[in-house]
Amino acid sequence: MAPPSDKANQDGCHTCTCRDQSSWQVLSEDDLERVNRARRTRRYEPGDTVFAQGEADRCVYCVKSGTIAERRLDSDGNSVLLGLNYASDLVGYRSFLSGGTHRTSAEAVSPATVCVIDAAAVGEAMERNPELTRELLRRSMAEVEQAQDTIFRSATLSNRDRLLQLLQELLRRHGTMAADGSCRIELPLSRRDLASMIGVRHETLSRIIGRLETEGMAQFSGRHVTVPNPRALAAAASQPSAD
Amino acid sequence: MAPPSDKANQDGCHTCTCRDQSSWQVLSEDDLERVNRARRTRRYEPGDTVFAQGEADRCVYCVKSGTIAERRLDSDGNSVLLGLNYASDLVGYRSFLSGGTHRTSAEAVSPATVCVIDAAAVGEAMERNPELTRELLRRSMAEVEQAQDTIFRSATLSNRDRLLQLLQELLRRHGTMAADGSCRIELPLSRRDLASMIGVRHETLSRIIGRLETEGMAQFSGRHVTVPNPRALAAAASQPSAD
DNA sequence: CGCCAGGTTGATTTCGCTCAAGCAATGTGG
DNA sequence: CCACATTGCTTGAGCGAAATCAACCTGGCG
Repeated sequence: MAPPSDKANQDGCHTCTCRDQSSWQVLSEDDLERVNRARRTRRYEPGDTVFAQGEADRCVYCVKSGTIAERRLDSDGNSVLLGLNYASDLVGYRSFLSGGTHRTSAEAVSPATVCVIDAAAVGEAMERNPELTRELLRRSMAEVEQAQDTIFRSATLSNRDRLLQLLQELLRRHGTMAADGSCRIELPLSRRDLASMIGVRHETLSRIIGRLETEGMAQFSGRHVTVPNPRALAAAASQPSAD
Repeated sequence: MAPPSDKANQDGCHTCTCRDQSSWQVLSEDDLERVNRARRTRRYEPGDTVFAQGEADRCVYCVKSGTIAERRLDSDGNSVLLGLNYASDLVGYRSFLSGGTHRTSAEAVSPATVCVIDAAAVGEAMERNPELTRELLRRSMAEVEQAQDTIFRSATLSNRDRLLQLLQELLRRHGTMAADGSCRIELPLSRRDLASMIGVRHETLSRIIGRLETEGMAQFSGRHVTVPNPRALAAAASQPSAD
């Protein structure tokens, strides 16, 4: 399983493991090669910063593997984790296109490989191939929808239900199904970050977790979580703003 | 002041009052004319629906004047006002580009004129002029940033401070400065919608308003608000997530 | 071994939600 | 034109939930 991935690491975009899901799939071989040459692959360990809020770099970050968190800070020391990015996601492209500084910081929350791409090359690829711009637009709109979902949920759901929603999402991305139908996750996040994602203090999160455990919804042990009945969790968590 | 505007109303995009701010400014005369022909101008009264959540129309809506609110509903009857759109803003373009249904509904909250543009024509304009796609991308990214701001504030600020932030924003868009330095607004929104924007029950909003009145921060009378000292409000509201 | 960061737990207070009543403005039918 | 319902808003009382402050674990790590 490892060998082909390692080879892909060497060969760049053309043989990238996430070529078919990445934004670059819309490019011609020729344009892909130009992007490929403007690219360098970097390895990040958990906690490493990919870029920092307030910085103004001229790069776009394409996640090849691992999990990258986007965080916003303020001058009072508040920190909110706005979302997670996975393989084939593009990070930090906003500041490049708007010309400003990064309004969030990005950091690895698992071992990750990320391709750092020179923004100028991406700009040229967009000029050369308008479909790439459309692709970025699609991604950006998807981000709007996701953010609006979050806003809607934070206005309508209880803290407990928001945690269930978040758990379900983490389950989807990080969970592994066991033979007996239960599900296990290794959370990529600290309690504090989890708490910030649902907008509560970390003490409150502890108590909500305690409640879920006595309810039998999930068992927490450090960052390891087991959900005995994922269906029940999904049912309890689902208010997807239908109608 | 009125005559030129009325004339503009007749003449379409070329002489539109918001031509220089709209997304169409990037188009050539020729392309602008194509969009213009695919356009019809509609008048909305407060409460009128521009498009409804769940609908799948093939149109893009360009606000010429007035205020258009974007709302999300769920099956439990919850309603959240996600944001307001003003002259030169584009609404409803997400579903056209993603091909799906509207995930929000849009309604006028003031008398408004909106141009309803055939999506196919916009699609063609994008093919013909890639700069238009970039422009939509810029707008979409701005929406992401705004949504992330909202998420961050709802996770870090008190309900009172979120109301102050909202008031300040409404002041900016709808306020008129008086000679003595005070500021008056005619709110375009009901209490319920205001409450949903900051994520509290409407009863709670009433009480927060009461507190602000006793503090002398603002005086509320129905939808009419006067802020004696806008500077003080701005100072109290400002935690713009710097650094 | 002691320190420290991250996490849990407890006690207390504050705050927001719920349910319920009251009120003003608006609209409707007799 | 008035009785009456309706809608949107305010106010109150009680309760439950979350924030706050603080103590105390626990597992690394120097």
